[in-house]
Amino acid sequence: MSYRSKRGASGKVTLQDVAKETGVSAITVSRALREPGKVSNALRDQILNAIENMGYVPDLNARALASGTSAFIGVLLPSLSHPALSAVLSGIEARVRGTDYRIQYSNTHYDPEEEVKQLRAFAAQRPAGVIVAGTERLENLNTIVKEAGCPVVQTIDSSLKMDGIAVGIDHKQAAMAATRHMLSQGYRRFGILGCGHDIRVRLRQSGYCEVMQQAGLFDESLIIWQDAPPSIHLGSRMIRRFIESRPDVDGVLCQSDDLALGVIFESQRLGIRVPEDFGICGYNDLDYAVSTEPPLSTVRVPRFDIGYKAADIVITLGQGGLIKERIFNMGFEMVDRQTTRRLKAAASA
Amino acid sequence: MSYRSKRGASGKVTLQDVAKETGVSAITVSRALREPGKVSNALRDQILNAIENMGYVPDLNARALASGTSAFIGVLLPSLSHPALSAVLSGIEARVRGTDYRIQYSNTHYDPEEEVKQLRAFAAQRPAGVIVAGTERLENLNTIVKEAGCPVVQTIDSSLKMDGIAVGIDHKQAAMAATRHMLSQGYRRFGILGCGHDIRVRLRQSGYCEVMQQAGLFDESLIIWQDAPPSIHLGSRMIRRFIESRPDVDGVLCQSDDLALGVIFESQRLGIRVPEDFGICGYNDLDYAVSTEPPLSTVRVPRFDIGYKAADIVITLGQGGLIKERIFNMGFEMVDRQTTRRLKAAASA
DNA sequence: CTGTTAGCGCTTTCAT
DNA sequence: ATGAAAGCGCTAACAG
Repeated sequence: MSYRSKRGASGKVTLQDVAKETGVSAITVSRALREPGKVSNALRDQILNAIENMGYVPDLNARALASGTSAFIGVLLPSLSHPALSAVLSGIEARVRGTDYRIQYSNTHYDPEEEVKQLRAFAAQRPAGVIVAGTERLENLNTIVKEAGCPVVQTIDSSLKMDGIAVGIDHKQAAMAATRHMLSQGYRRFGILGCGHDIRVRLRQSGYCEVMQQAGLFDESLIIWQDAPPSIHLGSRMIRRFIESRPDVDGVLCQSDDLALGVIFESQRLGIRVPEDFGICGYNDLDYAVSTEPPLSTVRVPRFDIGYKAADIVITLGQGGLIKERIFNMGFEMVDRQTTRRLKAAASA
Repeated sequence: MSYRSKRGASGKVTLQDVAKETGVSAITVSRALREPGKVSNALRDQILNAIENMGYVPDLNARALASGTSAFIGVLLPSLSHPALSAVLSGIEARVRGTDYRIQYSNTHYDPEEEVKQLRAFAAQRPAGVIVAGTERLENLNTIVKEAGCPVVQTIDSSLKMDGIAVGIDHKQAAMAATRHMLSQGYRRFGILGCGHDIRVRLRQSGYCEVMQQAGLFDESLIIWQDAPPSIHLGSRMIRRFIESRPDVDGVLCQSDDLALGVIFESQRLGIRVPEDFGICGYNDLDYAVSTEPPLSTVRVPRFDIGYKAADIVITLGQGGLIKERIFNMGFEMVDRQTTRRLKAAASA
């Protein structure tokens, strides 16, 4: 037996079709699906059965139009290739899986105008919520956030760039911890490598500066920044020029593991001994940090947890729950591996 | 002057509101937006102006419901962290940018059941098209594809696993080229490293086997495979065990650059000279392949172009265009860098 | 070029 | 526990 709707082509089965087949009204079928408790057991089984047989799939557009809300969470990303982001997304997805929510990603390409456009596009679809994952100049987005009529959560950074809720870590503190770590290992003339316009690179820089100043070791020429997306190759290029201009440096704090990996390769090429003569610290603790040669010391950012929490907030709010705080600080951890182990390396030498 | 709709909260401005404000009918506003040519200049300017002032944003759900199609392209991904995929996505986005289409990503986590569920979820939204980016066991998806009522394009692999259109490369041929390359450089007992259930790993394996057999060098114990997602760390682990069990191997063909990078690190750790004593070939030509030490020989896959083409097909079809072929083979290129340069390394030594 | 009439498929509200 | 009526915001089809 084959079911076909009258309107050929797509063979779309509607709620009506199921209703007729089951001998009930459309609304009952609708309820059987969304509020099973409100339909008698017998009827519900019968309906669910028919739905299965006929291959009925709810039209989400119609549902959204009628109910005034779509059960999806919009996720605004600055890039799809940013390796640090994928764990955040895994966290978001982990929280969403098993619920009726869906996720819709959107890529802003580090472009502030795109951010506005896409946040607006999301808002137009009345999503359950929007998660802004590590984007930048969001200053003028406040009005959109207000109009969005849904929760807006920004992540990776625990500082609030606009109205809404933030979940992330304190990047300045993290950079300070990393800087102190290198100092504790005996490095004295190490620089900080960064790139991109992300607000967080400035935060980390300021953390580094503050600690170096306190230690009386601050030197402006140790701050290296370039306007480019982070990449392994960029790390190689930046460190090469840095060392050429400042042959006396004894290490570098990288604002991302990618940069650090490039530095590792370049130091191999240059024949520089790590960690004895040169210390390298990364940022993020990506999967590969444990496999590099030597293994990379870095700052672990709880990226999965951040994503999970962000999604959790949206879902909680969507279900009528309450969120008391507006800022969630998820903490970080300095992971001491080999690239900064000058003391032990020296001791064992 | 401030415009507010009657229905407070979200402050939603509708087509009707704009129509009233401008003194025209709703449909005219609708046309001014979608088919500007069909509205007189004077009126159009006036309407567009009002739209701007009132902050009107079309309700995409209503639009989709009324028109029977959403201007979005669904993209099914097996993972969000797969580095080889991000270039494909860039290609898709590049083609889509500037058009009225939007992209919706969905992550299947290498789970065949998720593939079915999500493809179905997409179909329910009547998208302009679906791009399946490098997924796996799609055999039983044919019915869904048929019901989808929209173009379904599968990528990265030019072999057709189901009805629809495919754009990608011939992975078997690519692996054969890589194998021949290593042979030409004098490597004789090199293995092939792979992981995951993707159909393509089997294709590449078979390409490797074929060439090795022809050369009379085939040895089953040189085929290494593991059921795990690709990662740098995995490459390290796999090669370590491989070399332990077969100390005589003189190289390895990796089914991904990540694996190859892990192999590079491990050979550094083991003190193995690359490329003199051990050749390494990657697959994909990711950004970092040029920066490793030594730089990685690999097979370049035109990932950006593949994504671009896939999106182009969907859009062309969506606009009533015609696509004659069902398979688009985008070609590959063996990129000879340092990790397989045994001949020149030997010559210059 | 502009407007009128319907209706997309579903959910809301209010009855029963 | 079930149903009838109304309408979400927009566009297709047909008029004029």
